[in-house]
Amino acid sequence: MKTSESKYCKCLYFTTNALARKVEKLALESWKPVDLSPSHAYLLLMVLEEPGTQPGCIANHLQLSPSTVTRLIEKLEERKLVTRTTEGKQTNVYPSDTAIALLPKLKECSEHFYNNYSTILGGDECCQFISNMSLVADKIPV
Amino acid sequence: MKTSESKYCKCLYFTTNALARKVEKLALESWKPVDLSPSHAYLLLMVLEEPGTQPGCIANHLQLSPSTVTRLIEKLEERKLVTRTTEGKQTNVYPSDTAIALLPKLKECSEHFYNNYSTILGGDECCQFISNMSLVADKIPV
DNA sequence: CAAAATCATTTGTATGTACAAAAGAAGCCA
DNA sequence: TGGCTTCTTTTGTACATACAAATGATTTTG
Repeated sequence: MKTSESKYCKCLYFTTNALARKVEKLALESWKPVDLSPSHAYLLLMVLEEPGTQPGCIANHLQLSPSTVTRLIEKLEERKLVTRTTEGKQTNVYPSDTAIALLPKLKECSEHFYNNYSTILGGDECCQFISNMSLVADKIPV
Repeated sequence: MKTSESKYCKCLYFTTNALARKVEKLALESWKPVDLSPSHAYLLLMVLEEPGTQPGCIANHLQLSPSTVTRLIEKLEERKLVTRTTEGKQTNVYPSDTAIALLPKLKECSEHFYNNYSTILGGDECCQFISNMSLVADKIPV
């Protein structure tokens, strides 16, 4: 059934979630080549761009709760893609050499995802739609 | 941090998820008076509107996987809000008397949610936005 | 300076969700 | 009619996420 045909297609809750699940699947597909979930992949990309970033900063940018970020990092650590060093209050997350070597592939996946949804949804329209979503998200109080 | 200020605010994956999480919280708040998560609440509403609906039909309308629907129903059954009867291949889900008595409260919550986000996001604009999301969701292949 | 407040991170635990496989049941067809 | 396919639902299992509480470290303050 199409989203627009559901009994609940006019409800914000239902529609945002339905969309998010579909986008999740699309993203999952794109990141399969590196065997990472989209969240893990974005986190890793962030660490690669800013080696030494702190979990708190990651949580802010990814808009995930700190505990979720810890869990994501744990998994990346298990897979030897990042390392953590704790000094006093602060923790720094660094990419491993394996991760650095993986960077080109990661970027490929990221581009594949971008191209994929741009094709499906239409490039310009899609940009507009995304920034619209950001604005809506910002209006909702924490 | 605002969604529109994040490093990833231009990414479809990130933005839809960030929005979905915020909407989830908003909805959670609205459904607290009946102590149900939004998913459970919508499922229950659907069963109340169409007593005897089948899990498959619910999954279609809520756009959730059949297994998720089973799990949601299980929980509602534990709380004595629905009953299941299986005959041959098909299962029917019925609301309990408790659930029927709860209907007015459920509708109140639903309206509270609707009014809440309409106020926050602006009524007309919001409708437009939601139907836009439905259309985008429909473009993404299953 | 010691006690209290604050801050960053991690753990314990719970929840919603999905996939893949299993389990039943009905229908088809050779 | 007996096996094969198909359909609906449920289980087993796994994952991403969050909240609340715990931990550990720094800063403030009386």
